[in-house]
Order: sequence, then structure tokens, then C-alpha cells
Amino acid sequence: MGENASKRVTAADVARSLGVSRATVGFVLNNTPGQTISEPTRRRVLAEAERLGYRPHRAAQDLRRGSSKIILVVLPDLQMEYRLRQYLEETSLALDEAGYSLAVYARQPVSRARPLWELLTPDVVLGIGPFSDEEAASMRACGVTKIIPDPGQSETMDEAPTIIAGPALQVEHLHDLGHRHLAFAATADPRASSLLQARAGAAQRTAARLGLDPLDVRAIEYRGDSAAAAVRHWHKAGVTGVVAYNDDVAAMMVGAAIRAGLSVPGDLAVIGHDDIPLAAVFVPSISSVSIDAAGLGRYFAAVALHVADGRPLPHRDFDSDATLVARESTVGNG
Amino acid sequence: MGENASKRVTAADVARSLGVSRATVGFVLNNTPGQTISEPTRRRVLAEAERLGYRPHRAAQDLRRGSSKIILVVLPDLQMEYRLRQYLEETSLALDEAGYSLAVYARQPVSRARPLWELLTPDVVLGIGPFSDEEAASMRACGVTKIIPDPGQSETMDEAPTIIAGPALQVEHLHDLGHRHLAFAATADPRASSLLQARAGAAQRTAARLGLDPLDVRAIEYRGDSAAAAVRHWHKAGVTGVVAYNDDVAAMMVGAAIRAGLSVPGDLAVIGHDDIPLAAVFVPSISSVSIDAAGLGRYFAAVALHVADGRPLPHRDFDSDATLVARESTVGNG
DNA sequence: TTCGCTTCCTAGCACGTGCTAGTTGGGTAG
DNA sequence: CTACCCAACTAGCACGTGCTAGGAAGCGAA
Repeated sequence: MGENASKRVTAADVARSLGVSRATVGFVLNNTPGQTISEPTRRRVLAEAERLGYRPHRAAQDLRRGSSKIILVVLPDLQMEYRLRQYLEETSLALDEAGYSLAVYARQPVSRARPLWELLTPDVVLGIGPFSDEEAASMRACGVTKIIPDPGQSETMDEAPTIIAGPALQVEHLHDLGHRHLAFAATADPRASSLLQARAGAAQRTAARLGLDPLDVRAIEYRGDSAAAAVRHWHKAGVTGVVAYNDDVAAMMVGAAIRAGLSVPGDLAVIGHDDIPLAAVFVPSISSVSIDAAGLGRYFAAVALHVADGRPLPHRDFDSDATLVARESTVGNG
Repeated sequence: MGENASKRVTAADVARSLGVSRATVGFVLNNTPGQTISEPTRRRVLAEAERLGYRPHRAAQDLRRGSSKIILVVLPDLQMEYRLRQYLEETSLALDEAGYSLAVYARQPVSRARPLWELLTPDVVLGIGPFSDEEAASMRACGVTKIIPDPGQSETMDEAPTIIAGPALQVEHLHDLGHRHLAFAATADPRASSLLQARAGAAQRTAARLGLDPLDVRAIEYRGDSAAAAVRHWHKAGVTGVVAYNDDVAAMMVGAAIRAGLSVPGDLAVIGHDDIPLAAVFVPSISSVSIDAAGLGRYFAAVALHVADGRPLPHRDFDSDATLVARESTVGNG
């Protein structure tokens, strides 16, 4: 056919091919309110746009609009997996229905590469966990004004009900089982530090509420013998229950305990967080906390839209977000 | 100060504030070749741009340039973790040095949300694993012409040397240990299917080369008793070594074997792939294959740039990509 | 002086879009 | 017949950038 030549199809192409003006094409394609377009013309434009395979040029739209309609989610790390996937899936869907697109960015702590917000110029940047001042400054310099959580007005995320629920369940579970000397197994991964702070803080507050001593906190590393050292130390100190930052850390604790000749949960009970699939597979299987990722994802999207558009924030009952999953690492088998 | 007002700083602002033309500012900031700018002016421009906090408007640049300078990596799933993170980190860095930015997108199989390539209009889309025809069509409709791997010219990725190396090591390792009846534990996750095909195929070819029978392949699911069923079936059939698609699947096999009362590796040896941290933590620890993620990441970036720019493809020695890590699940303890 | 050449700078186009301000022509009320 | 209105369109601006074409000034050579 005539039109071809490796070139992008623009609205002007559609207009030219039809013998109408570019404005008419724009009005039809955008359903511009306050414009009257005759039905035959409207149909011809739509048909021709379809036929030529017209797609609006994103950069031109962004330039004209002055906004990218992109919402960026920044993760501390791709590692915090599985549940997060459902969570983001749901968020993405909700935003899509509102005409926004969601991009996910896993921050790399040592990267010299340009951060994603710099190349997307998103309308909103949503963090799972707080941003450093440099990061916030970098965003603002790139024209991002809407940042959640905003380092300027620091409402501590320690208080976020979505985060409190899980650690509270962990501590309560061990308490219910009769454990009175608990410890908290943290991760040494700096990427998780903010979420770690929040979870550890929530666990401490729950312990205090139940009249328990403050939890001794130790960082566990993937490599090396820090898990074994923690097990020895805690066991000697009379600790019988370990609250782990997540299931990975819980697995390390369980593994180290068994290798040290302890019985789990007899000598040491361990509970994780997130309910990743491997928690059920491990020997012994690992108790955990399951998160209502889909529900939280929708709420997350609502927060983003609230900030982006000003649309109202729906009510959410946070109590149903987390569910305890009891397995062998706390209640034994049988 | 004077300049403020919630507005973005443009090159025109810098020019106006300095009393020079916009073009001059552009020449300085872009180091435009063939333009001579006096040193004092150059310095003044740079200083003023810095002072005002000027950042080029991404959409305007893209519009002008006709290209987004974005390279999108599409993952089958965020799940295939850890090594991949290093890999992407290295890729991102190499691209950054070449003036490109890398965005990562985890495809969601059931998502109705708009795919990321539609909103970024990247120059290149790189897949880890092949694309479906619909996906490729969707990309092309959005103006993406450079797609790797391109479904049009299907060079089977089964042959990719980066993928062959790992499974070959797995099979050879079990063979070296005297195992003659092997099986392949696949994943039931459809997201991994292409990578799964490649790894399973490579394992089969290695087995054939060593004169072994074809490996029985079974899909293992995270939930349910498929792992236990596979263990029973294979043990009864005389299989003594299991090659697993990845460490997660390996962990499920090891867990199921132990729960079935078998000894690992006495009755059943299991080897995983990727060397995730949990492989070392599991009881027994899980043998695996470690990947030179950083090196592969750089090579990946080179391929992307080759397609984007036409710059030459460096040579790579693929033999050093994969390393065997022998642990208790194949060689026992001690 | 006049021409050419170099240095240093400016005017303004093009990119594709969304949309405001305006034009045309037919119908209808006065 | 004039005045006015309204449906149905078009002309063209603005967004911020990269860059080409061109202009002004200085300076050496003929």
C-alpha cells in the first residue's frame, strides 16, 4: 500500500489520509468534551486510525500534558518476593483502570546507574519503606513532587497498620504457646533496613504490651556463621522463641538450630513472615504470617491515586491483612 | 530568591537568567560537536544550570530525538531471584555508561494491566525467554522494532550457550558420582516454561552424550503433594539422582524425600541450579550451579547495545559462566 | 578597501500532541 | 432581508528540546 516507510503513524497521517484536519482527529480520538463532531466523521476517523495502526506518541503526550501518568513503585529489593508479586499485580491493575501505569523499580544500593525515576519522570513515586534525603532530592530535581512516604513530613512508617499486624501476630503466637523469652532475628541486608526497623519495632511493642522483656535483636547473614552464633547465644541465654524478620531468616535460624543439635520447636521455636512457598517445604516446615497481598495492593493503588489526583481515600480494615500460619517450626508435627 | 514558583527549570530559564540564547545553552550542555563556545561562556552556563537545578525534560528529549533511550528487560517472573539481581545490576550499569537506561518489567501472565513497553516506548525490548506472538505484535504496534529474541526469526534459545552450561554441569556432576538413573524435576509454574524447556533440553542432551537414558521429567508444584509423588515414583523406578530446574524445586525434592523417610543423598541425590542463599542453609544443604551473573549481565548489555546502536558484539567465553557448587544433597556431609 | 576565514553566538524549525480561538455555512427567528 | 445561532469543522499555539542555517564581529591577506 501507499503509507509505509518504517515511519511512525501520527495523528496527522490519519488526518491527511482522510482529508480532515488534525484537530478533528484529535477531538475524535480524545472524545474532547464540548466539541461536536458528526457521527459519520467520527466513525471514519476511528476506522482510519485503526486501519493505519495509529498509536499516540507517548513522549509527545507527556510533553503536552506536562505529566507522564506514570506511577513508580520503588522496592528496597526484588528479594522480598512472592507475596509482593500479587501485591504489585493488584496495584498495577487498579491504577490501570484509573488511567495510570505502574512501573516497578528495585533500588540497587551500590548502583551508579541512573535511578528509574530520572528516566520516567513519574507523577508519583511510591516507596515500600522510606527514602533517604538524597533520593528525595534527586526525585525533586527531576520534577517529581509527589513522594510517598515523604521524608519532609516524617510520619513514621513504624506506625503503618499494614506493617504492624504481621509482627504482632508472630509475637502473640509464640506467647500463646507459652514462650516467655523471645528474640528477634533481623536481616543483615541493608536494603531491608527500613522495613526491618518497622517490623522489629512492632514486635517490640507487642512484646511490651504482653509484659515480655524486650527482644534481643541480632542480624543474620546469608553467608558465614552468624546464624549459628545467634542460635548458640540465644539458647544459652534461655531464649525459647525466635521471631524472624522474614521466612528466609527463619529458615536460616531453623537450619542453624538443627545443625547445632537443637530440636525445633522443642528447644527453639521459630516463626517467619510472608509465608513464602519454601516455608511449607522446609524440614521442619516453618510457621509464618500470610499477608492479604491483593487487598493491600488495591489499597496501595488508592493511596497513589489519592496523591496523584486528589480522589478520596477509601476506608480499609487493616485487621484482616495478616493471618497466622502455624507449622512445625512452632507447634511441632502432629 | 526570584526564580521559583513550582515550575520546572528549562534550558530557556538558564538562557534568560544569563542573557544568552537558548541555543548556546544547548550547545554547552550537550557538548555539541562542531560548535565553538568560549570558555567563560561555557563555564557561566554550566554554573547557572547547576545553580538553578536544571534537568532536561525527558519527554521533550524523547520527542525531539525520536527515541526514548530506554531498554526494557522483560522477566518471566520476579521469582527467579538473587543471581538475576546481580545480573540486571551489571546490565544496567553497562547500559548506563552507554547512555541508555534500563527498566525491568516482570510480566504478569494474567494481568489486564498495560504492559510496560506500551508506556515506555523503549528502543529495545530484551526478553529472558521468548515472547509470544501477541506480545511481539503489541510491541510492534507501540513502535518497538527491536525485540530480542525476535519471534519472527526463531533461533531457538535452547542453544544459547549461557543456558546450556548449567544443566550440563548438573548432569555431569551426578554422573561423576556414579549415578546412572537420573530424572529431571521441572517447575509447574507456566512463567518459567521457556527457560524450563531450555534447561531440560540441555540436560537431556548431556545425558545422551554421556550414554545415559533419557531423563524422566515431572513438574513439581509448590502446594500439594506432587513432590512427594515424584519422590515415590522415581525411587521405586530406581532413580538415584535428580536434576532440578532450580534451587527452589531442588529444595522441594529434598524436603519430600526426607519426609518420605529416604536419605539424601544416600537414597536420592539432588542438585539445584542458581545457587540461591537458601541452598546453603537447607538441611541438608543443596548442591547447585553458580552463575557468573555479572559477566553475563555485561554481555547481555552488549547484545542490547549491538541491536540498539549497531556497535560491535564483544567476544565472550561462555565456558566460565557456570560453576558447580557441591553440597550435602549430592556428596553427603564430611 | 575587499574578500575570505574563523570564532562566537542567535533565530527559529521540527518533533506529535491537546486544545483554544476562530471560520464557515446553513437554518431560523425577528 | 438582516441578525443571530449553532453544528461542524480548521488554523495554529504551546510544551522543551536538539540542532541547522545564518549573522556579526574580528583579523589577516590581497
